[in-house]
Amino acid sequence: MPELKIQHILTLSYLLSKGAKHNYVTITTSSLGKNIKKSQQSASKHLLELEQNQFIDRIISGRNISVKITSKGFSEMVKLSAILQKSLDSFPSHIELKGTLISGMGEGAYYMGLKGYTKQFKSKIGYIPFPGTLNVRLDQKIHQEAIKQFETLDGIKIKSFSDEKRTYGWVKCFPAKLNNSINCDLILLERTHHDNSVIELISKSCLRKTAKLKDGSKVTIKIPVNI
Amino acid sequence: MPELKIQHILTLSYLLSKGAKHNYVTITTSSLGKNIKKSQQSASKHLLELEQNQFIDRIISGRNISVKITSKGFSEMVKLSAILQKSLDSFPSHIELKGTLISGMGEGAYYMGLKGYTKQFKSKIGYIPFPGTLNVRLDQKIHQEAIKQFETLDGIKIKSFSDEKRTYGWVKCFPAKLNNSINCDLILLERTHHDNSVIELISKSCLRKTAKLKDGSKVTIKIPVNI
DNA sequence: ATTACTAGGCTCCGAGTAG
DNA sequence: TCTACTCGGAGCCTAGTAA
Repeated sequence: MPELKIQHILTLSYLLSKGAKHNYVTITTSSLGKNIKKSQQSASKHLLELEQNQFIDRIISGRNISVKITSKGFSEMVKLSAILQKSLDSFPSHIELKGTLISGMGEGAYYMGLKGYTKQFKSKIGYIPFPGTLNVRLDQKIHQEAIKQFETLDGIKIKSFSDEKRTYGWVKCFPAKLNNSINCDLILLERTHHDNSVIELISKSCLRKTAKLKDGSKVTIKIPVNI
Repeated sequence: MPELKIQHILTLSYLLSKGAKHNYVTITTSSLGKNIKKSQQSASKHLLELEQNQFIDRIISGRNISVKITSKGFSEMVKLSAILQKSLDSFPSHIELKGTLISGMGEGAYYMGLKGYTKQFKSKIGYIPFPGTLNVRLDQKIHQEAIKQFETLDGIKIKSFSDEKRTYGWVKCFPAKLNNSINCDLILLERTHHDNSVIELISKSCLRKTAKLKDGSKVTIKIPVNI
């Protein structure tokens, strides 16, 4: 059975948009060529081939050529469109990171415990984080690269604030799942002290205990992405 | 600006289905080749070209190759899918016929006036047709061909019936618009006395009068098609 | 003005193969 | 195993041109 050639997609698409599903539409090969950004000669060949493979019906009367898409041609287009559509819709809507638990400096714990942050955490993510963040080192390059996406994503924004001494930067939170089971939040700091290879997680309770983790444990983090 | 090559559609589609929108996915060129029905070599080339044109990001570590679709690549796919989708959805959902009014033999009027038919007309299309059908000759081949589609379409079915003499065949009705304004019905007879070049219309009132037509008048008939 | 043939070039593919 | 190079052949495109 003759398959629909990939280079004929645009031709069929154009014919379809001209109403060639139900009616014979009259066109010239040069206008078709313009529309599919090919030469008149190519357009002519396309029509000949499409007819040969029974994707279109062609009627020639005098200098006019009229074309109608067959049900076979139409269903091929539907099939193709469905494949595309599906691949666009059905990608997993989460980002997956893998890494190794490492011990932080305790800095995270200090900052996240500040009143200026905790008040916002309570109202915006619904809990006051357990004092102490979970640091995860992303071992593979692919995960270090993946984390970069969050810079452009919005998440839940914890605003910066100041006390008499200094200003504390904003924090972005992304609800996440640790090891496919435990709810937590990935946090991105405006002023971070480490590069893309380490991420920080916060949670209501002590993650090290609830997830039974210790330094060196391998962990998986999934963060849903609202497209 | 480098355009997305048409032959790369399937590759991108496959990567997308593997989740390469948000995450770097690790693949081999031979598995990709299998999936897009090309050779390993072609798959390799595809990835190289896609990377060159910034439709994907590629990370190579050791023998593994990880791939992620860029926002540019993604939007190209969305664009393409939208074009296809639109051309599939937006075709005019009616069949248009043009022809010339001719005088019938009066046969239509006789048959359609039979009780066995009129009773069904009343209940199924809501009126008893004016006695006398309007015959239209389809002058162009494209319209003669277009009419063939109705053989496979359902329409409103008027059943066959018998009296003591003979059996009268079924009739299919398709609601139509004459000259873009007057409601009527296209009828297709099981046993017709003419070929594809002539169609018959029925209406509540006398079409010749309401549409101010005489033999030789050019008419346009539009029949909606429920896809 | 058309459509569509031929000729030639350019692209794309895959077999062979190196690393 | 893997990626990706070269290269020959097949297929696609366009310029020129006939009808």
